[in-house]
Amino acid sequence: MNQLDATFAALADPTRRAILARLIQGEASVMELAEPFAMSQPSISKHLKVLENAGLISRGRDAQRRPCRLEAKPLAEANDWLERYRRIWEGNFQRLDALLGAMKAEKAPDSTDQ
Amino acid sequence: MNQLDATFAALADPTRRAILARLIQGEASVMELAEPFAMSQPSISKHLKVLENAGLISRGRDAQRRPCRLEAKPLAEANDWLERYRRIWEGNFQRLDALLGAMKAEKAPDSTDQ
DNA sequence: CCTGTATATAGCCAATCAGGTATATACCCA
DNA sequence: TGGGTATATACCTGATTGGCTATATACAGG
Repeated sequence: MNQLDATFAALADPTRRAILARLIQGEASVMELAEPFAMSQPSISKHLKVLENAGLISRGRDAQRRPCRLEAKPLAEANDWLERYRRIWEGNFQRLDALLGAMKAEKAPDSTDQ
Repeated sequence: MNQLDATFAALADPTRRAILARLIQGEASVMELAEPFAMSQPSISKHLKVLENAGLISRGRDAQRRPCRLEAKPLAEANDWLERYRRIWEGNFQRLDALLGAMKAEKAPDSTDQ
């Protein structure tokens, strides 16, 4: 599994996204992260492991706590990937991309349905 | 499964990301999309269904072909979510963000770039 | 109508996932 | 040393995933 796979897979779960959102505010222990969720502590630990394996968090040591901290760099890579589509979702999709890439314009310039 | 879940889950697979990348160049049939992959046609159809359910592609009808076209709007939503983390991965992380909470990013006044 | 082509569906399988409970480990403090 | 707290690990389960093959459907053209 490459980095992008791991990043997007980690982000596909709302609990994990909420954990990351919480970590914007700074480090937090597992207990603190678990508190908002109706979910067992081991399940949260599992989510944290997914995030850690994806490189989205790192963990420290503070007595028996293992505080989690956000590592946002992989998100930058995901963002870069998405940026390729920006001109399309912003509606500025001109055939520029097609012209610059491998041009296969077999379709009429006006696509009918949708 | 909400929209963001579906979007990120769809993006977590490299075959599906490659399909989306191909569709930047314009519509393509299932056969055309399948061609670069060492994978059966039904498997590609399954991937397309995932993308369609996530709202990332839509399909037309052209005789027996079901051409796929990119629908990038859900990617904008994913991008918005990621943008909340930009200042962190860019190293400008100041506590200010935490205090302001996770606000929906209002576009900066310059908004020039594109 | 028959055939070929494009695509979808059904059913199978192994792997992974997301949750749970029970238990182990690690560390602090009295 | 022993108890309490924080976290991780092991194991179970049902659902989902991603691939396959075989088959069904939809359509075009002779």
